[in-house]
Amino acid sequence: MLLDAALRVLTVDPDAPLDAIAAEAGLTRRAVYGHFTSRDELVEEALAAGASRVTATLQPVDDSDPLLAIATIASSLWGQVSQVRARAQLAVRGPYRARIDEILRPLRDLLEHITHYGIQGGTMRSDVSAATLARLIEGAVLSVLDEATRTGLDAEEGDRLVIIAALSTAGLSYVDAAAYVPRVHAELAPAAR
Amino acid sequence: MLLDAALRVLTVDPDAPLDAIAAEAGLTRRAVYGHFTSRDELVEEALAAGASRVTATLQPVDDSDPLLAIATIASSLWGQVSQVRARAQLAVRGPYRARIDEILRPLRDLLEHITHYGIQGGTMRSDVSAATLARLIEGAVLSVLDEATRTGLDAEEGDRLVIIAALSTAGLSYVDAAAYVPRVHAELAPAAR
DNA sequence: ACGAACGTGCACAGGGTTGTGCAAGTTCAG
DNA sequence: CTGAACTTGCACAACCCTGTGCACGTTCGT
Repeated sequence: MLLDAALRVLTVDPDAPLDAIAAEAGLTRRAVYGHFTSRDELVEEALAAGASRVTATLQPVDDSDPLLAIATIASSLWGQVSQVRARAQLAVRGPYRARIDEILRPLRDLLEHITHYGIQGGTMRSDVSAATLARLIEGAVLSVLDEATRTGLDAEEGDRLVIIAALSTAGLSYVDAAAYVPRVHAELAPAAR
Repeated sequence: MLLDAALRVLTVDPDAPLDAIAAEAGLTRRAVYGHFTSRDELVEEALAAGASRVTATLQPVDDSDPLLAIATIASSLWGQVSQVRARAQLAVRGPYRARIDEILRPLRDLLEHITHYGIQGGTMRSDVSAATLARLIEGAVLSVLDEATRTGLDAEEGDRLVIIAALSTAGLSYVDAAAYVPRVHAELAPAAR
């Protein structure tokens, strides 16, 4: 699909020429204009499509255990590497910054909501505001996704690293963070029953 | 200076037109070609200059305490935000990736060397290789630098967050990581005697 | 077999950027 | 004052990318 191809290419080169995107989709540049009126429109829709896919994955999170919730979100993101990374890449570029921040907002809201509870509960670090912690976790997760895709980790290991990165940033030691890995899987598995 | 102006502008927009860089330096685009034969050359030299400045700062690190060494490096990086971030930004762009990786190598080598000792000593997480841990720490630090410069944190707070991010990624809990903040300052202060 | 939908190939204008040439102005040391 | 170094302003060719037009295939369902 064209939108998928766009995300795939934009992840590597945020402002790849339309030729490259079209080629990735097995089309000609000219053919793309049969579906989208402009390059910008294509990019916007690709981002929007990816975003809704990601947020859909993030819906079923249990707020009662903030740390488990964070770990679950992180794990979910791992399953959406391409979308998330494409977004992060584009966020670097000037023109899209505003648009991207808006797209990432659902994720961030979720994190902020959760960290708010967590900080009050005293389970995680309390030296920064919920908003800041949310951003730090987001950054940590993204950089792990980056590293993972660059070196081609296998799925299980990437998942594990992402979870640990999120919980480490939240203030847990490695040992405590690692303990959440199986718990996340236990949490996610029953969803398929 | 032109090189500084270049880094300053490139941090915001990795492929800003030469006009913008020249203007930042108080010059005309035409005047730049009196000092550099091409835009690429200017960028390369700006990166090289920034890199040597950064690595120079990182020299006096004590290997005996790996965690303290990591914290010290992280703290030093905080003092070089613009150079480091400009490099991270450009790393996203295709053409420069190879060049950038080369420039960041000194930093990474230092981290790998240290993390290698640390992992053997059992003080920090041992679930990943030294090389991977080095990259993870690098990523965590960069994302904090990003967040810090974006929201305009004051120097002290930024320094603190960077140190904690590095040590958290290394496997320490927030409480343990925070304990290193004053130690780093004690380590760096005598250097000015 | 027919038409509609979709894709290709080519050509073209327009905008932005780079690198260069050249004439003229400013600054500053000797 | 004079010359060298540096800068400006303008003009220009070359390049890349976008968006559009048009003629021509190819592949369907009907």
